[in-house]
Amino acid sequence: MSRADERYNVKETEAKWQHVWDERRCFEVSEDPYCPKYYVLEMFPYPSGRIHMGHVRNYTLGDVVARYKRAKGFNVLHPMGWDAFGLPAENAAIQNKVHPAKWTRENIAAMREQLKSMGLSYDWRREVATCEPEYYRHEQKMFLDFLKAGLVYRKESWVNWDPEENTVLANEQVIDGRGWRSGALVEKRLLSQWFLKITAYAQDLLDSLATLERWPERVRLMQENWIGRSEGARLMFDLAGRSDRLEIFTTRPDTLFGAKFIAIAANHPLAAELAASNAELAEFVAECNRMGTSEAAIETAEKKGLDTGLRAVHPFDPAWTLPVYVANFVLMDYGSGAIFGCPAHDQRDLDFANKYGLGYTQVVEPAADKDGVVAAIARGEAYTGDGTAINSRFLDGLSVEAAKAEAIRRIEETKRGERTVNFRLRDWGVSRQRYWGCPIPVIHCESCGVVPVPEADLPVRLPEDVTFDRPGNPLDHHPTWKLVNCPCCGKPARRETDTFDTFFESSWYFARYTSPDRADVAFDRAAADYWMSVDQYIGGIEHAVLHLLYSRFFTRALKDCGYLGVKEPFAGLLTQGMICHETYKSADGQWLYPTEVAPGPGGSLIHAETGAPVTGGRSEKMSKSKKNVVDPAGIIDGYGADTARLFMLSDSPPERDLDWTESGIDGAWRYVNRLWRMTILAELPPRGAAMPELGDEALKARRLVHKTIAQVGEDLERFHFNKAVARIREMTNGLAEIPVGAKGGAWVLREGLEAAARLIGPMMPHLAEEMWAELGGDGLLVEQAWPVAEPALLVEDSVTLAVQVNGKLRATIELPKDADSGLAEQTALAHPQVISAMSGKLPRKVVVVPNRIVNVVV
RNA sequence: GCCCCAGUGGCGGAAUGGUAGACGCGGCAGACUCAAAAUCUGUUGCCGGCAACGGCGUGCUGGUUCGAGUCCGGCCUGGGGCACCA
Repeated sequence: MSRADERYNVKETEAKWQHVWDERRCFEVSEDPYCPKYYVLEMFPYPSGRIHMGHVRNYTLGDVVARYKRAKGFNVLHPMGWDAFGLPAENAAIQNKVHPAKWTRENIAAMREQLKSMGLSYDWRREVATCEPEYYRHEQKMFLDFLKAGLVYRKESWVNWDPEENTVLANEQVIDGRGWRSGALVEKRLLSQWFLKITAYAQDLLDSLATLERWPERVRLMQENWIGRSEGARLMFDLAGRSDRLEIFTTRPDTLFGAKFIAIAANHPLAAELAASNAELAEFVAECNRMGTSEAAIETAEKKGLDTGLRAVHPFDPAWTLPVYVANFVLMDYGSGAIFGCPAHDQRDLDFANKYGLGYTQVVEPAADKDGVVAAIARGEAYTGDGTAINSRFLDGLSVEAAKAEAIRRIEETKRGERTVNFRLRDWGVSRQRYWGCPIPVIHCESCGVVPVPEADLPVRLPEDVTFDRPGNPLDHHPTWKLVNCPCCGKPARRETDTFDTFFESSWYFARYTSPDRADVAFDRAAADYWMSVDQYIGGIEHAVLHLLYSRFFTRALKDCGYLGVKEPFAGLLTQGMICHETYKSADGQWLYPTEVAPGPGGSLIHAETGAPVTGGRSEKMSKSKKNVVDPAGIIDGYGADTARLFMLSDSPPERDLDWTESGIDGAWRYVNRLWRMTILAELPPRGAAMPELGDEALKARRLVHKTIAQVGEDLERFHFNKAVARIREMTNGLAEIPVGAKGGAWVLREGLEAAARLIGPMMPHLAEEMWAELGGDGLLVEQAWPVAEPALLVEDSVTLAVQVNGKLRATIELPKDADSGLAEQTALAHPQVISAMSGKLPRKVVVVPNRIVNVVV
């Protein structure tokens, strides 16, 4: 068999190199003070049992960065682990009668094997699983430290309650106001829960966003909006006929004279008090409580209110009173849970006033189009812009800004309130009424109250002998687990049966990786100081706010408790897009898997087995519910990891959604084989031979090689992986075009193929290693330094300029690089096509951008 | 409802305010083959033209500029997040 007929044996080759890397411990690292460190981290997966394409993309991106940085001489930390607590394990327990621990551990084992088949450069010694006591014991300690530091408190808060299952539901388990399993109407219930004081860091979390220069702008913006700092005033309204006052928060104290009503949240204490003696109000409050706890549910619901009959006294006029409404759009969690409504200058207030006939008074007049504002308000559009105060007594004539200041001055002067800063950000409720999470290490004692578990008694382990045969929290049902003696007084007491929100585990795992074997501490301070912060964090955009904000808060809290020296966990962030695939439906409207669909006659689609017609729908995010999923295991098995990795990198930039297509994976597969064939079929001079004299063709190819080396490096630095792939393809196309027998051609081909192997190394590591060995390279490619381009080969001596007439391209001209503007103008004006395009007119102006363009304006 | 993002050939996408469509996929034509697959070569934004060439083109709409895919205003469509999915 000639070499031309040999086939690239993916399976054997990939297994071979994975084994070699493993055996030689290529990716095991430790702290090295003499080597610059680089910590690259991908968001760890939830162990669902099988990897999906999103994982393949995420981990490929991270691996390219890790391998590239390693070649650039960095000491690279690249770990992997499991975000192993969470609801799906409990759902599996209920559905399939498997214990969550068993289910999770088996899933981890299966997924670890799948990840290993991808050839990722992890230091597997550092693997962590958050469901193991060796991991979660440390966050119990953190919680106790936070408690001491005053960052933890307990308060009542609302949850979604399924009255049939007697359980708390996650927002995603509430569908159209009903429990997903029971179908029962969901209620809101108050539960006493633990909170972390993230708001204590609100200002710093906001201010520090500016230092996160290597974060996407949009993520910083989203966090800024989430934190939602607003300046305004807190002010007290007297209530007619009552001795207490009502506190409201407003950002528009300048519009106080346009106030028409007061609205309080349905779960405001005042509402509860009034409802006790008002059946209609009680019914309305109950209706609001059926609405679900998510902001989206509240905001999209029809705006409704009910007059309580109570009147509030205007702070600037004791004779002026306003009706007090309970309204479903006022949030108890924001400000003080009460607002004043100014219909003319707030859209929601106007909608509400129109609905209940409360009228409006315009108090801000814009500089222009005064009548337009009146007309707009009359047809239901509030005016929220800038202007001058009118109908506002002592504020009249002041700008919005000045009126705000003056109103606040008067409020403070009369001791009715004060200037204040309010944040939309709320404290983080960490209690979950679930089994499969980290136990909250406190004990409830009838005499001593809430008592922290003594540190010597940590970890508080989850009991394994639990049952899921009845609704509610298995921890609570456990016959003995919660029965303990109070550490203070020794009398019988009860363990906390709530567990932590799983965002707790993912808020510090990145630090645990720096010293995962330390049993006594969460992490070694010196190791954390060496490795932290994460230099490059990579994961889905869906985590832009919550996970990333919680981690930023947690890192600050850990720093203040002496665990760490940094306050930002992630110096760089790359957010990847989702993987999409075309959807398919059968004639009777059932979703079909891509594997069930085959091409039919005339470009149509048919069912692969029955031949029945199939309709193709638009490409959407891969999801089990729509069955438009492709299993990475099958792809890696059939085409190999390198092909899958190449496809993940080549078609779309990482931030954008990626369409999975059969033809795309085929294209990647062809390129893998093309590179391999080029390598084994090339007739090359020995490695290290001196460069012979090069003919024009060889020199041209060599310039291309060095230009590509330079560009691919830049592309990888900027995470433009798709462009890097395109450049490498251009280079190998160029190498293939070197004519047989070209002077010095074989030498350049060797240089080019060696460069190709190094450049694809981070992306297709197995193929690259195989090419490197075939080319007779020294040692392993993985140990080679990144190639460096020769600067002399990067400079061009002539450039092509575009010539436009009135902005339209009419010709191109070739000039020496950096030719002066006069020459460029002369050459351009002399060009026959330019002359004809000017049709005899004289140039009025000529714009010359050196080395770029000449634009003749006539 | 609120916040954020995206929209460019048949498709995925390139393009410091300066030659729109790099690279790939798909299509078409050809070479090799008994044939097919694989591979290789050429071609390929749309419209008109034998051609040279001309016109039109970056979701829609208005603006800034010598020049706009890129900047600004208004819209449309799709996507992410909205605090108990992870």
